[in-house]
Amino acid sequence: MSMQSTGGKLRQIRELLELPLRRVAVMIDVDVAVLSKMERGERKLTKDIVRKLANIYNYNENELLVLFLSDKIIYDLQGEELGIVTLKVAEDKIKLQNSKLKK
Amino acid sequence: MSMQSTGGKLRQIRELLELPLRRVAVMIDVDVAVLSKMERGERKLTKDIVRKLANIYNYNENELLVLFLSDKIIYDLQGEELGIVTLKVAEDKIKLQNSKLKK
DNA sequence: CTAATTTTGACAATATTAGTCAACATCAGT
DNA sequence: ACTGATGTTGACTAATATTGTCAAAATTAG
Repeated sequence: MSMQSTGGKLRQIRELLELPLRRVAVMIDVDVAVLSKMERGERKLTKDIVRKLANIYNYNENELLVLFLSDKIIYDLQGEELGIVTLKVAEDKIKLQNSKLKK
Repeated sequence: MSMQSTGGKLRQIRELLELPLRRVAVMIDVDVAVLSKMERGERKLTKDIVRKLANIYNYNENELLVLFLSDKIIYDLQGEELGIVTLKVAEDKIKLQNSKLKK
């Protein structure tokens, strides 16, 4: 189970800012143990938490969200031969959706 | 909740072959009610079931799997502004993974 | 050494998903 | 309209998975 890159990135950022896990955990109202696991990919991050952390760290929110979302996708496709093709098809579907929404 | 396109496709194929839901359900050892819901996107399909159906219908398995997997991805990204960008990032990650595996 | 921080594992509480069933609805053929 | 086959719906239970909480152990910094 994963969320590797996002968790790692979040840890990296936090350490750069020299903020203790303990303190950040309090700020976002999450148990320290859980945040620790999230940073190491042992528990799943949530969109909400990624957002909050982006704000606290004053870090580009969209960049982190994209990282987070792409982790989820990788997870769905883990070890799947058809990964790349699937992404193309998904892209087409989304583009189709979007064009319909604009009407 | 979703899995729209895959379920619909499966129904379409089944109807073309004029196979009753009831019979197919027995073949793949799933309750009729559940299969009915899966075809209409009320319950989630599983990879395993998609495979089995592809075989029973003698239909291209990969095509159906890609449809199924892309539905899952769309679900993760539902209504997400960052959808397309996310897919690009996911694609890069997968390609990176693949190139590492080959070493 | 000791104080702060982080990690680990266990556990209960919740939530999500899957399986089962019976009643109901639809439809075709007669 | 009646019958039988098919498909749908909703309710309920069982099985899994996720989340929250905590305390003890491990690690790190000073």
